[in-house]
Amino acid sequence: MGTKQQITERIGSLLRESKLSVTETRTRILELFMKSSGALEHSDFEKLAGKSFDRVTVYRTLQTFLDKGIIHKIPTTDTSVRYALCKSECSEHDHHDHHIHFKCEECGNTICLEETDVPQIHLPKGYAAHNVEVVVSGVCKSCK
Amino acid sequence: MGTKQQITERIGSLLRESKLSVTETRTRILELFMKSSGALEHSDFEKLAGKSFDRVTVYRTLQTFLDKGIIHKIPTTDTSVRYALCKSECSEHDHHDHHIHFKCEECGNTICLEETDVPQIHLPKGYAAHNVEVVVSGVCKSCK
DNA sequence: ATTTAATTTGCAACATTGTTGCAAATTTAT
DNA sequence: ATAAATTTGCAACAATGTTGCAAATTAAAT
Repeated sequence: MGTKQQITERIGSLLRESKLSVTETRTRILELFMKSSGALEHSDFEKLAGKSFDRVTVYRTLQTFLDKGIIHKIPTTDTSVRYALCKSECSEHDHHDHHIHFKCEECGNTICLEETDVPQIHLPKGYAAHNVEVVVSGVCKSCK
Repeated sequence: MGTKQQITERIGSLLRESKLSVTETRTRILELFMKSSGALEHSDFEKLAGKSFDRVTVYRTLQTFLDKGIIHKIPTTDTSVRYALCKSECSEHDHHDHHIHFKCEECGNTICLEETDVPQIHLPKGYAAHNVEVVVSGVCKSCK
């Protein structure tokens, strides 16, 4: 994971690559993503940071990160949306998850299973698939 | 699909089987589900009905239907949640979708593809799967 | 068919979540 | 160091979801 200094460096490059100003809020939100083991909900950001962020800024920051392909959304059956960092293969105009998501019913954590490919789905005739979202729920490694 | 009379009959039985009172609101919400080709969002109910429902009643009615296994939720990456009727194999205590969902990017409609089975997912060691949600997005039959 | 008991509904009030405009502050470019 | 561009925080608002409670409706009992 690297020292705090190194992480800050990496975040800086990431933001500059995406042609975004390097601001404190953006840096701290990306830090939270990197520190966290799983996906984050919107409400997490207002809590997780020592000093709390402005709600509006968080909304705008997450939207910006989505636009730039830095993070992706994970669908849920409740009202919340969860966000996780994208791997390097994502970019502003080519933004696909090639992995599935796992939600643990015990700890509530949602994680990206990078090693697990999205399955091929054979749709009925006449349907064209652009994207496949898979969310598995169950019990995770740590909760077993 | 049957006459309006027959539908009302069927809805009555469905409610009684689930040990729910047969009320006007419940009947009309189930009618909307039966008439509709796809999944419904919460906001649809307040619009779709000629005379509008009370918001609170809709929330409570949908929750009741979920509890009884009459409808199921479909996950989305936006804040909304969509609901669709369950087939007969669902019940109060055994409530699984054995099908996948398709969201059309053109018409915005979400439908259940009953014929298309949920794929087997091979999780990494240590993970136990209880449920698998698959939502495919793309272009549907009618919009092609 | 009435009456009673249980359930459901609608309203008010509130809590949470998400959005927009704009001035002040910060960051980047010169 | 200064100017230009971007980002932030605040206020105000809109939309969405929740809770308690009295009135209305439905189901059950006589």
